[in-house]
Amino acid sequence: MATTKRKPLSRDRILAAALAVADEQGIEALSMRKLGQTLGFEAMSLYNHVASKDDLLDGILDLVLAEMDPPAPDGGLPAIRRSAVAAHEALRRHPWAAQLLMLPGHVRPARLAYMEALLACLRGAGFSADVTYHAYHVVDAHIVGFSLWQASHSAAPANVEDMREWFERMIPAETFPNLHEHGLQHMHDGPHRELSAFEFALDLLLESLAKLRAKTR
Amino acid sequence: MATTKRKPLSRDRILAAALAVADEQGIEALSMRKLGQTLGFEAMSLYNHVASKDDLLDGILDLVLAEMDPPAPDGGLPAIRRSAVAAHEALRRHPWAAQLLMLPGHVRPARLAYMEALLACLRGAGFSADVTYHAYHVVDAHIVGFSLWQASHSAAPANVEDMREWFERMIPAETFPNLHEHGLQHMHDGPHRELSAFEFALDLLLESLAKLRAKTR
DNA sequence: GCCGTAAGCTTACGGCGTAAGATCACATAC
DNA sequence: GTATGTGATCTTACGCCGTAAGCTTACGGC
Repeated sequence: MATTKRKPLSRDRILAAALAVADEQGIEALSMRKLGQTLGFEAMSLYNHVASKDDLLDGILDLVLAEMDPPAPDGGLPAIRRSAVAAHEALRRHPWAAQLLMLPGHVRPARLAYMEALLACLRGAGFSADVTYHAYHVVDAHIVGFSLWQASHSAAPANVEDMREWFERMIPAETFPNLHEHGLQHMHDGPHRELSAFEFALDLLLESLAKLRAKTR
Repeated sequence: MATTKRKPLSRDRILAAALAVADEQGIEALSMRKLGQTLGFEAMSLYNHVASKDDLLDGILDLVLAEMDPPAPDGGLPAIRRSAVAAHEALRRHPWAAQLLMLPGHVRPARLAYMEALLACLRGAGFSADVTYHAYHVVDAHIVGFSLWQASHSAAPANVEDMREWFERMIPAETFPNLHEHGLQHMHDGPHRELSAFEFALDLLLESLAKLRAKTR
């Protein structure tokens, strides 16, 4: 008989496959049984390399966190802006990751390191301990919160024509004039405006923060 | 035999019970079987009053949406601020609701009405169609996104002493000086500062938006 | 050859949402 | 009274899920 030797399992292979499934089919479609199947093994065999499903989720979350660059401590607000945009883009590439990040009990070392770097950068930028406390919430909430919000709004259009039909039926111009217009704006120039919404709001926040810092100096 | 007549089921009774379970034990603890049990009926009996679990989730989401007041069209930025704070407080009272709101396929009429009112209010406040497009994203993303972010951070401290122990072990002052300090700030004056974080960031955004409007006039 | 160990597989348990059909309570018609 | 119809409720079952427990297999060192 043909010795069709499968490449053996390993934590890295499992995590890579899990990340692919999550990216392509969504995090809710990621089950141990299905993951085993895509790898050509039984579900229970995965447990030789992964402690539990939570451990697996931690693993793929770490892969996403590795795509983010914490701000340099002495980079000031520009460094914060750069790193916020990078973090947001990582969370856009893997829309399920923000959800995972907000699950309790999944605080990863890389996440802690990011928080620490952001705080250090704020202090280095000249904010007092007191203002840093608030400014940190502002920036972190914007990065993660906006990504969470956005993930829900990019919910699988499936079919452009279906979406259009749904839109005209659910949001007629007569009853929702402004919302109808807003929807048209979204369709007319595609996702490139949506893309910059994160940075648009981020700049509003950073601008106000910079002003706040100037005042307390 | 004692005729211990149960009060019969009804959609309202089911929704009220479901909302209570979600508030007290979290949305993930809400199952049809458990819900039936708390009401004294079999799980399948609920389906006489509720089309599906999704329908039930829509129902309790509607209850939360009913706690929000859309901004008056002619109220300007102050009305937007008031309504944003009210919406955020509703989402804080029911932390699972923001998650539900972001699930695809759960767009509720009340949600559409809120979006429409927010857009109308922005136009009424003097923003151009173009700026309104972005400003809307800014405000809506802050309301929902911040609530989502916050819901994850208030994750069941369970035991204050355990939390403290976890904190000191995971975030020692030596390796995470700034994050350690930040954690202490959280503990020292409790949740009342956290409470205003939403409004702090909201005011930064609205301030910048007002400036933006002034410029384009 | 023997044996320990790790990797993989099988079976099973208790949970989930819910389809299908049986049963029961009760209002109305005769 | 009895018969009939109609809804509410319950029972059973199916196919998912995560994973505990135990079994089989492959292989390296003696």
